[in-house]
Amino acid sequence: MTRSILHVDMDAFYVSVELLDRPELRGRPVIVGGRGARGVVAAASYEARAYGVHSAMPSLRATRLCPDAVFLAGDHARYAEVSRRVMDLFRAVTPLVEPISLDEAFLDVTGSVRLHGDPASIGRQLRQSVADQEQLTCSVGVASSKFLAKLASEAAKPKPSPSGPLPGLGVKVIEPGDELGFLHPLPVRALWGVGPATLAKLERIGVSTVAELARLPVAAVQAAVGDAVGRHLHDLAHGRDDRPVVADARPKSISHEETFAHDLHDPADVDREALRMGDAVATRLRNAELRGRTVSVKVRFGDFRTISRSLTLRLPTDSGRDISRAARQLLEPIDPTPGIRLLGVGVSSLAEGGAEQLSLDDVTGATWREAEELVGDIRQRFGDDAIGPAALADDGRLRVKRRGDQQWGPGPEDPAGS
DNA sequence: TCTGGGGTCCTCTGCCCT
DNA sequence: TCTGAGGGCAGAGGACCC
Repeated sequence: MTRSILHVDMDAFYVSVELLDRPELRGRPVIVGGRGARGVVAAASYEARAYGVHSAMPSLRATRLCPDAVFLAGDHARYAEVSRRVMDLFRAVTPLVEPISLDEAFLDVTGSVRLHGDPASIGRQLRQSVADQEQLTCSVGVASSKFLAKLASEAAKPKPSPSGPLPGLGVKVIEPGDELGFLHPLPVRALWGVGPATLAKLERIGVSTVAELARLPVAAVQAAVGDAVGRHLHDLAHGRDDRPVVADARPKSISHEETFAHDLHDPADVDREALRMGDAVATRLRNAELRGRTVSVKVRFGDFRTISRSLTLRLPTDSGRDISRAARQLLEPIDPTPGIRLLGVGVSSLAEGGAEQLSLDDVTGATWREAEELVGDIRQRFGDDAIGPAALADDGRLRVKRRGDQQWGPGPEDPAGS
């Protein structure tokens, strides 16, 4: 049976949310992102895109391309709140909603057609409800698979132009039977999983369009890009993608990383940052009622060389003390004197929180965990900076890391970056 | 041109065990 | 007891996505 998959993608989401509060900026180039020397663009209005600005571009370059752009710092919590409401609108149509970021989701509406009409009209209804409730626009792709629905929504989007954004289709449908006709003329870069490295390998064997890839035997593609990726790309090039829409997917890892405004050279600074990030990761684990066994650290040096180290604990944990201790143990042999630009702490091998499991060295573990839970309660009531490890107090002020604190690079006013 | 943050998945390597 | 093959797992790193 042919599935009906929708991919819904909000148009310039972060910028559009900001414009709700600042209508005077409509029609002007607006960029949400990090302002500092190491910041990047998170989202750009279509007016800014007309200057060549796009997301993930270094902010300095964006400023050079579009000196008149209005830069906004962004508000992750606000976007998350709007996103929750938009996803709820989607769930009114089908329970099979798979959010893939704050501004995108897949919907399987195969079972909703009888109640809500054909997939294209479901797409139009969703656009209307999002516009009515949130005053935001989105683009919808409809196809028989996730991958094609995603390409369709891309084709439905507005396009930037020097005279202002050109409206898109809003809803683009790829009818069953038309898949290959839509797919084959596209550049191979359009396939999900082809980035700069894979593109270079494919170009080496003379492949630049999806049609050229589809004509090759799968073994030739696998020889060029590896077994798993080769098989995956070959399937996509033939329009084969049976991945289901998965509602309520659980995270597989939780991490925090941060690029500093200035490189860290002092082991004591690195140690403090590891403590801060371990504390933040643990808070998020407890909020999600998860525990993890594998603790990883990531270090990027000033020359962009990046290394990672990890270790697996005997028992899963959600304790900031355990995670920070493991992170510091992993960082201890690493010499920071060349300068550390970025530090990250993460936890994987996640499992549901469940009942308390005491480790051998933790006769005090239960009381420590109770203390950390209490800290969580206090932060909920009085704010994240109200309480935390003493080692993080700086001039009597506590600096605690939250999710989205520094989503798009260090701010210009962040002198030490720590 | 000078490269964020938060994720997932894949590959390769080394180690341990059978 | 030694050796090699093979599986499972952990660790490191690369590539990709939004």
